[in-house]
Amino acid sequence: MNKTIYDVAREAGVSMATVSRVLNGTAVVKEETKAKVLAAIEKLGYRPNAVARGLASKRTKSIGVILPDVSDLFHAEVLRGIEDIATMYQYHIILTNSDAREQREIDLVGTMWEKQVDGLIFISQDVTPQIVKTFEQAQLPVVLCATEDPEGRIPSVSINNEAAAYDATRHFLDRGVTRIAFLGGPPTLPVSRERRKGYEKALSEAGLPLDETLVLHARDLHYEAGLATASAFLHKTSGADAVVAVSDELALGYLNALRERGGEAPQDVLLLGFDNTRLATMLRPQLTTIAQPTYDLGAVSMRLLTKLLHEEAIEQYTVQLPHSIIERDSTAREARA
Amino acid sequence: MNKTIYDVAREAGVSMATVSRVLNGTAVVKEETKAKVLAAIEKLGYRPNAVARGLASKRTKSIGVILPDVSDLFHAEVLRGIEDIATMYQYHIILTNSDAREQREIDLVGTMWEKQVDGLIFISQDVTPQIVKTFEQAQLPVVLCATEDPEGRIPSVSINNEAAAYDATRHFLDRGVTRIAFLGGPPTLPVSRERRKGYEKALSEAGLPLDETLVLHARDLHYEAGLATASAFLHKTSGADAVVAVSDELALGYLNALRERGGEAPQDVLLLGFDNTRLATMLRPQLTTIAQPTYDLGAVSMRLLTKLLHEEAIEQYTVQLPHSIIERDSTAREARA
DNA sequence: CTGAAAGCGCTAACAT
DNA sequence: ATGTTAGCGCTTTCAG
Repeated sequence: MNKTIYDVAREAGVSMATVSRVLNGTAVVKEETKAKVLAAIEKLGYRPNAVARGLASKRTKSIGVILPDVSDLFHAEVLRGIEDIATMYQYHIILTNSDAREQREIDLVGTMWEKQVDGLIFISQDVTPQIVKTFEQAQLPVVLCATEDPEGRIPSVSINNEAAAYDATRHFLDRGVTRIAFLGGPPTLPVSRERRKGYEKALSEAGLPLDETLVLHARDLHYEAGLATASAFLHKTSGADAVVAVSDELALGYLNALRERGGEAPQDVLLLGFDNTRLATMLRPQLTTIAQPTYDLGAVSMRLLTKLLHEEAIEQYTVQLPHSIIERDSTAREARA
Repeated sequence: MNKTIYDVAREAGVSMATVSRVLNGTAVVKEETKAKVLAAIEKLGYRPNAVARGLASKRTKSIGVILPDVSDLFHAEVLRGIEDIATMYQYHIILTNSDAREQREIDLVGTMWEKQVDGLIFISQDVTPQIVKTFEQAQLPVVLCATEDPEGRIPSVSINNEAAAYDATRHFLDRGVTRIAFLGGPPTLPVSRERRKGYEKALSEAGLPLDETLVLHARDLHYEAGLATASAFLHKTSGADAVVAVSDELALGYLNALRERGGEAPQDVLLLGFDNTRLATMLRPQLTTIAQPTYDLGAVSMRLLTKLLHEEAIEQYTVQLPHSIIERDSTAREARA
């Protein structure tokens, strides 16, 4: 059998309540008795049982994280940000993958509740009304990470996707490049839709017509999808001088499809990605990209959640982190013919 | 206040024990009363409190995962394997990053104990005696993943690193390539050491002397380290016809360093990596690599842990998964001058 | 400043 | 087949 708080109390010659007090610092304890307790704890090698503690206090010091897929580089990096701040505030992470399936996401909120997590960080490509409803029923503090609630009722930390794509497109326009292709994800996906909106806005502001033949949609944001889509439809965009891809992986897929036909960037087309994943610097040419503060997205989400949990004052329930454009070789114009 | 098992019992007109029974299937319950209970649960929207359950049953259905860094592609993929199997067996994952620091690893085992996890999956570059001792004191079922206990006392799932590097080296030797460089990680790191052993063994079997000038050590297994080391010492290995790098990222680092001097693979050197990360197919040239069954490493570890937890029969406490060599363009000899 | 006692919500004997 | 009754190990009033 394992040591309990009773054993410590007996060993120290005090009551269990006192032990609890020195453990939690919930009340002042005389230095002398505190020392006795600490000694007893040390001697017995006692460690408090967090489960019992959770039951009695109704706070488990654990928070749930629901995300589509940890093995996705972007999510893994966000998660690292979450975890670091969680550790800092003494919270533990209970992690689950949703595979971006709505029903599973909803079910997971339920099992997270069963686990009595103190709060939830939710990462999804699409925060549907169903899901929002689930959050409200669950009565759990939730922070959306890298997404927003369209209705704005759930606290969130994200970037302004429309503005980011706008900036990306403007980057080319400002340099006199006007035939700009867009490689997006599924048209229904909010991120993809917002970015397309930014792309279109920049074009129309510049007085350019939207040329549908320059718009491609991959089935998701991964490399394989980018390669497949670009391979199949490269001819559509053959007139393009530049490509805005909504993820670094998609950009690379486009590039490799181009290479299959003997093309190269930036010589044949200027190429810009999204996310500034490690990939961007590992490639040759290095990839110009819109940097999302990936790690910070997670870190700030977790920080916001701690504020929610500790009822600290909160200025902003919906925070948008700044993005930036990082210029690298894939858009180096000097290299162009 | 939230619904408890009492509320359900009252609503259904039975005792709480009966509710518990239909919830857990721990005893036969008459169909009729079972239906009443289920109806009551449904009506009240009752969900069992996993914390209370954990305290009473002394099993939390959660397992701890300690790994160096989730944002590392390899670990993230292993983790996904763990998580999938965990979900299948209804376990939850409590995740923590150790940053490969021994003291932190040891501390984390302690906090995992506090959380009353049913078991632990431990991923580390170096399973020191200190850590093994910690496991034994903690009395926790542990499975080492992607590493082994040198003493063989802790169950583990890994690959045979020495054999893998041996095969990689032989791959070149069998094709008449004899000047083979080795790009390893820190010499003290077990993985790196074992792989070097395999490299040396293949050479000596072939009657070739070990040429120290062909051996490079990066400070870790990441791209940046590979680039830095290769940039600084490329001249040392300039006579090499082939390079065995102990990770895909390291291989890419070498390649990009080579490119800085106008070189390219496979034209100037045949290049082989390790791990078969997604990177390998995303690059051009695509990278020949030793495939570790990354996902399976996690999945099999978790499966082994469930066997430990459920006291199922176990044939093998120390399993080695098969590796394989995947030939791609980076070692295509036809392309060589 | 410290102790006694009542739960937290559930499982698991032990009865019936 | 179902009910009764102790706890699980801790936090948290409430007294003193």
